Amino acid sequence: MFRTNAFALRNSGTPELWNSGTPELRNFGTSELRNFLPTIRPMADPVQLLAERFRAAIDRTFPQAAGADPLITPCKSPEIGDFQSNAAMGLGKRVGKNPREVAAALVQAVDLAGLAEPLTDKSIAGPGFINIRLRPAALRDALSAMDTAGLGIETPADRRTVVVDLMGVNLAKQMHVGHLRSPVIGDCLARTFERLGHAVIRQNHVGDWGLPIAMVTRRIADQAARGVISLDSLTLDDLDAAYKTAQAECERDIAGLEAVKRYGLGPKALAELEEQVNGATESFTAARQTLVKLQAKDPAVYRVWQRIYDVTMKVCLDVCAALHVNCTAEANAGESSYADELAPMVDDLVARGVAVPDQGALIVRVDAPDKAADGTPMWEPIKEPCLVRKSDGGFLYATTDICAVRRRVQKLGAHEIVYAIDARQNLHIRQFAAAAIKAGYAIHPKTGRPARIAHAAFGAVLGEDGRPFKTRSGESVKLADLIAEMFARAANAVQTRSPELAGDDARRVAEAVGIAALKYGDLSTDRVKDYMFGFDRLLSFEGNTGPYLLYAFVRIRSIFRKAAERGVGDGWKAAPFACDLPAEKNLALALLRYPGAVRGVADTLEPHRLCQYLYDLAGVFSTFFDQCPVLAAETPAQRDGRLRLCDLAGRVLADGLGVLGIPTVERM
RNA sequence: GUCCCGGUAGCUCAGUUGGAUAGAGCAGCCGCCUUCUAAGCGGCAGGUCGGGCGUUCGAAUCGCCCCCGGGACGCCA
Repeated sequence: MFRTNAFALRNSGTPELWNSGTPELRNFGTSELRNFLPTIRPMADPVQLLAERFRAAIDRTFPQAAGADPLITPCKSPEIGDFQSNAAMGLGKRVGKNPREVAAALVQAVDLAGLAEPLTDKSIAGPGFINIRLRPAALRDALSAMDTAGLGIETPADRRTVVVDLMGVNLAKQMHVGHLRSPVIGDCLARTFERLGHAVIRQNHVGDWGLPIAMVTRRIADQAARGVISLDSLTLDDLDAAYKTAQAECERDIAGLEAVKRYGLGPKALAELEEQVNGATESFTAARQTLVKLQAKDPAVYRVWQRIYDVTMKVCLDVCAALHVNCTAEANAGESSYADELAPMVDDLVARGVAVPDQGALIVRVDAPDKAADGTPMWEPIKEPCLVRKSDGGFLYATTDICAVRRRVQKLGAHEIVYAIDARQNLHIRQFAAAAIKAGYAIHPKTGRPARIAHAAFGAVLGEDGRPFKTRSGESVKLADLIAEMFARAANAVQTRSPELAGDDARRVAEAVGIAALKYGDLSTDRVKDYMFGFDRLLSFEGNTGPYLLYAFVRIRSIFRKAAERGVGDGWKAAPFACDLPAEKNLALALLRYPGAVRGVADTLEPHRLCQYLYDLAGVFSTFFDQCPVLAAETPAQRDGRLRLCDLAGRVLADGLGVLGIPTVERM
C-alpha cells in the first residue's frame, strides 16, 4: 500500500496543542521525522493480513459461504496463541457441518506462509477456535511497517468534515464541575477525528441569548446606571449573582397565590403573594423589553450584553487553556449568532409544511419518519413533536439547534455532527435532529445523504458519597477552583516524590500530572455513566490513572537520556525489533493494536477504549521494563532491538495521550 | 403513565459484531530496589455478572417479564 504520510504527519505531531511548555518533548516529537520517507510499505496490521489469508481459504473450501468474516481477534492469553479465528463455529452452522470439521478443513486450506507458524490439528481448540502464532519475522515486519510518523494510522479514503459541539457554557453563569465533561470529552473526540485525518470544526454553542440573558442584561444595566457596579470591573461571580437574582425576580409564584386563595390562608399571606406576583410580572415585562432592544441591537443594551459576553468567555477560554482543551474564540458560535436566521427559517418550515400549527404553537412532527430512497426510515420515530415556535411567537432552543444543524451541514459542509452534551438532553437532541432531517437541512449538499448526527452523551459528575459533586456546605464548586486544587495537589505530590525538580520544571510536571489526572479520570470510564470524582483517587498515581501513563512514558524517556549519557549511538534506529522473549513479544503485539484503538474511538465516540488500550500498553511496557534490561542487555544487538521497541512504545504512548488531550513530560 | 440510561469482586471500573477459566486498580496478605525513575513488577485471596424464563454448540453480551437506582417527557434554555 502506498503511503504518503504527509497528512498524518501534520496531524500527529501538533506539538503546540499538547506539548506546550514541554520543549524537551517537542524535540522528541520532531525526531519522528527521521522515519518520514514516501516508501511503499507492507500493510502493518496482522489482523488484516491473517483475515485475507483466511478469507481466501474460506472462499475456496466453502464457496457457499464465500465472503464470510474470518473473525480474527487477538488471543486473550499469550499461552493460547497470538491471534485466533472464530469463524468455524458460525460457518459450521451455515454449511451444515460440525464446527470442528470446518476448523480442520480451514486449517488444511489456509496458507499462512511467511506470516505465521503452520497450523496443525493441535491449533484447533474447544468448539472450533483456530489459534495462530505469528512468526517473529512477521512480527518484526509489522512493527517496521508501523514505525513511521503516522504510527500505522492511514490517511482516510473518505476525508470527512466533522463538527464537534462542545463546552456548553451559558452567559453569566459560573462554571462548575458540570461544565467539565463536555470540553474534555468533546475535545478528545475532536482530536481523534483530527488524528485520523478528518477535518474538524469545533463549535461552542454558547447559551448567550433569550429571555434569561435579557433578564441579567437588564439587571446589570440597571445596577450600572445606578452606580452599584462598574461594567469595567465586572466579574463572573457578579454576573452569576445577578443571574440568580434576576431569575428569582421574574419567578411568579402563581401556584402559591392560587393555593392561598383556594385554602383561604388569610389576607396577609394573600397580600404578600399578590405583591410578589405583581413585582415579578413587572420584572418579566421589563426583561421582555430588554430582549426586544437586544434583538434590535440597541447600542446601550447591546454594550452591556457584550460586556457580559466577554467576561463569561474570558473565564471559559481560560479554563480551556488551563486544561489543554483546544477550544478557542474561533469556536464561538453562540445562540445569538442564529438569532436573525430563526424567523426566516421557521417561515420556510411552515411554507413547506414541515412545521404545522398545534394549540397555537408551531411544531414539527417526528413520529412518522420519512423514508430514504432505499426504503429505510431516516430517523427513529419519536412520539413527542419538536416545538419550534411558542404561541406567543417566541422561538425555543430547539429552533436554534435546528438552525445550527442547517448552518453546519449546508455552510460548513459537515458530514457528521457530534454533540458532547449531557445525557439528559438525549430526547431533545433526537427531536431537533429528526426535525432537521425532515426539513432537509441535514442533507449534505455534496453527498446528498443525511449527515450523521450523533450524541456523545455523558453522565453526571458525582462526589465520593455517590451524590452530585458539591462542597460540604452544599454549594457547587467553581471549575477554576477545582482545577487550581488539582494542580496544587499534583504539585504537592510531585514535590514529595521528586524533590529534585524545581521552578518551572516542577510547575510543568505538576500541570501535566494534574491535567492527566483530571482528564483521564473523566475519559477512562464509559462516558454515558455517571462518574465519581475524587482528588485522591485520580491523583493516587496507582493503577488505571493518567499519572500512571505519564510515568510509563517518563521511564521510556529516561532510558534514552541514560543511553545518550553512556554514549550509545543511534544505530538502534535501523536495528531489528526485539520480540523474542514473552515480555518483548507482548509489548510488540500491543503496539500493533494502536491504530485500531484510535479508530475504535471514532467509530463509537467512546474515548475510554483508547484509555483502556493505553493502560494495557503501559502495563505490558512496565513488565518489559522490569524483565528486560535495555542498556544492560546481553548483547549490543539485543540492546538495539530493545531500544527500537522502547522508542516505538514511547511514541505510541505520547501520541495516544495527545489524542486524549493530555500533555506529556520528559521526567516526573 | 410513556420513553431513555444504568445495575459485574468490599470499593471504583473494564469486558469488542454472542466465544475458551468474567478481567484491572484500590483496600487486604506475601515476595522483589548496589542494575535504565519501586508513582513499578510478580504472586495469593476475593464473583448466584440485579432476579427469572427463553434463543444457541456457547449468553455479562441477544429476546421477553419482573426488581432496584438515575434521568427525560410541546410553549424555560
